[in-house]
Amino acid sequence: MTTTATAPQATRRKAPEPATATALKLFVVLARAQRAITERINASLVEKGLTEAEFAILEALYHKGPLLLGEVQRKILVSSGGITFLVDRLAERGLVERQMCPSDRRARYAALTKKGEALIGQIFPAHAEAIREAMSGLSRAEQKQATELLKQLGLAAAIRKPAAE
Amino acid sequence: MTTTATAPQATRRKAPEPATATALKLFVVLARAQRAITERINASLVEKGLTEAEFAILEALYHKGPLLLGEVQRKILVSSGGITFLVDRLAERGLVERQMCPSDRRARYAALTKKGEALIGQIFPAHAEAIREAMSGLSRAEQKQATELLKQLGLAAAIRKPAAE
DNA sequence: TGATATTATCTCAGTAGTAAGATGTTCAAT
DNA sequence: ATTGAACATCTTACTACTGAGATAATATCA
Repeated sequence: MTTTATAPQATRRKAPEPATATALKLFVVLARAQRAITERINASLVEKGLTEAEFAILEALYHKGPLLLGEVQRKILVSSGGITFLVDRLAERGLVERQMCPSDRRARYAALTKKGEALIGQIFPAHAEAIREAMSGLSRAEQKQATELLKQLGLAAAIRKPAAE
Repeated sequence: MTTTATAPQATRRKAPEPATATALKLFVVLARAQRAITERINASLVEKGLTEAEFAILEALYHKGPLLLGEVQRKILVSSGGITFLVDRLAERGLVERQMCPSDRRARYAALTKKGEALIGQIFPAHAEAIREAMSGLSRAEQKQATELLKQLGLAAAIRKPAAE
């Protein structure tokens, strides 16, 4: 923590160091951009009667085939209670079913039913198109640039920060 | 784990167009980066007993002075019921108080109490520092570049999409 | 072989909000 | 003044989860 002892100005709140100001600005625009994007995307999901997490499960199973609940959980980043709850809800609607795992009796697969497969197969293209549209504020080259930067940012941030108490 | 390492199903989904694939990738890394960042930041807020929204209110009042509830609401992007609830909760803890608006009897100001001012004044610097650290996966120049791209992306996405369909 | 730790899922109480509509206030045009 | 639209906030019912702990199965190792 580099608290460089600059003379405290009693005027307005102490202005942060430039490096911190840059980071704060990025923090704000990152949050706003993500919110603006997901608000658009989720609006189209709500019309289909799916939450973001439900859609994410269907999509994961659609593209990867049956997955263990734990695998889905890690992929869509919900709690263990959450994945049970979500799969229950999708199962009640007949979109997903649990299957035994032959090699581990604790574990269960989640798999799309015919009905679930039909549903996600129908709405995924529109979802992808909505994302393409939502991102159209940037050219493709800019999108790739942003992707690289965000990948780097996200990976670094995901690493447990140095054990500085 | 060995689920027949061979082709799971021949149902390889139709690959999306390149432009859509680019947008999808950006969508994923944007969500992941934002999540990794806010998870770090929020962890430090939880230690202080504040949610993200509560902190955002305190910060807004700290930097702008008393604000009408509606102004705070629009600034931190919660529902009208949400802002009432949040200000109630902060008021119960003695961090914020409501004040009459002399020119409009419908409206109320939210203002920091001494206690609230002391709290936010104490934790804001650490918060800013946590953000600086969370962003340190990018150089300052890269952060500025990312900020520009995200600003452009966010602004475009926030505009109501053309009323086509 | 057990003893112990780990893992996978499930249960259930709790939480941080949202959505829709109610209430009281202001404003503009009669 | 009077009506009605627009507003600012509040109330209530609900929701989509989270977190902690329970249960059962598997892995590790003395």
